Amino acid sequence: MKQSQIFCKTLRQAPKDEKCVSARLLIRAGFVAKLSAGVYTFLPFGLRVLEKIQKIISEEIEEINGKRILMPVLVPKKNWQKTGRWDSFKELFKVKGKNNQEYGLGSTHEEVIAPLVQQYVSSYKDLPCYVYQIQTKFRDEIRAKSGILRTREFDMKDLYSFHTDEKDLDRYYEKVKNTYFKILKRMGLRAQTYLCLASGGSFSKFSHEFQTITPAGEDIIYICENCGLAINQEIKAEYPKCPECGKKEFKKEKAIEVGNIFKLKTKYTEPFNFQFIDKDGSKKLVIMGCYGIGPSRLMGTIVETHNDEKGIIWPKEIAPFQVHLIQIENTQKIKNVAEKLYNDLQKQGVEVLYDDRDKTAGEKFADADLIGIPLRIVISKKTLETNCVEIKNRGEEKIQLVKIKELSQFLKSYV
RNA sequence: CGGGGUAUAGUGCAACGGUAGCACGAAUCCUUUGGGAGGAUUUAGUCCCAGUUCGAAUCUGGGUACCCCGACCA
Repeated sequence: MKQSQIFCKTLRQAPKDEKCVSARLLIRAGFVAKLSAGVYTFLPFGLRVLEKIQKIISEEIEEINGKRILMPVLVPKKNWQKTGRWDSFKELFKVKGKNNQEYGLGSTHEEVIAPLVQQYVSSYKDLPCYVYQIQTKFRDEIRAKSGILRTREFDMKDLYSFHTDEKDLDRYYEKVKNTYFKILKRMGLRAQTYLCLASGGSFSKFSHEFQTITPAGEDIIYICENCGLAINQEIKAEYPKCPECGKKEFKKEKAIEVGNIFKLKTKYTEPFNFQFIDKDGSKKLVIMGCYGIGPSRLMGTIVETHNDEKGIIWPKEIAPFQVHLIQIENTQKIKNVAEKLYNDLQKQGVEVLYDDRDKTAGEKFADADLIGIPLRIVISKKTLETNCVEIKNRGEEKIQLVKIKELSQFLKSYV
């Protein structure tokens, strides 16, 4: 992508009403734009990152046999009434159609998935079954905050599993737990993310959250200094000792919930009377689990944990581009070489952002640091004297010169 | 929903009740180009509605939006 052709621009200063580090950087660098509190547009860079996050999640969920679908946003009132959430779910956005038909905007999709899967599952032979979607969710948050970390409209991957018995649910639950950590690892968040015990709401004793440590977090968690299991403050009173290893030493941290997993059991299959016929011919309620992870919130969390005073430092796998190619001293000769290199790299399948703008070097470097692409390649009069380009990793000071001829080989070992 | 704060040009900041100004951005031209360049010319604004006043960005009342803290968060 040529930088001169992108319609959005970087800002030298962040809007003064954004206090949150990730929001300030994402807005300044042109990844997102605010429409209103808790409602954001994803700009070209931001969308690329979001799609990379979605892709990683999709790949890993497909690995554990999830099948992707797309459910509607408009969910009829009667579905919510069946589970009691039309009245009890305070964040539900309610809308009314022309024929006075009422809907809740999808904020979570148990009310859609349970009756949907019910249509196709009738026997133990149809189970287990794993279905997921990546969809925009709507929640009428009392208070949206912290840029894209807590919004009224956000991106969410929700996976639902259906089982004949709790043992099978437990088995899959553990699998998803591991998969979530794989996903977080690929996004550069594994080291600062803890599995955290949290309340399970009304349907099970507890659930697990995936909590990433950051000062921007809204939750307080207590991390066992011995085994690393975390406990959410909301239930800490119940656990003077670590339920995993029995030790009593905890450290208190602020964290943000990037994912969670629930054993729903029959909470949502019962209202729909979603039963299956077991081997012995008896009818039983289907056992259900649900597993959420939020791509847009992950994006904010990654920025929150990967930045310096100059800007964002994207982890490789989710950076909007792999390479930021910058030409400085905009002579025709340099432009020609840079343009050719840009085309060659793209032919090799390298994702390149090419700064072909007529700007001074300082401004281009400042923008590159702000945008945070992992690898910066500079072409200038100086580097061309030895037929080289200059290579630098974002977040490191070290600079090295590589012959243009050898660049593609160099990148193979890098990208 | 309770508490606090803010609202002036695209962004960041000024302006005693008396001609709304500065920097960055954007536009044109020239000179520049290795860490946010220089000159010349231009562009664009007082959140909304009332009130007080000869006169309101400024004072008063109401509204709205945004930010922060708390409560809330399947």
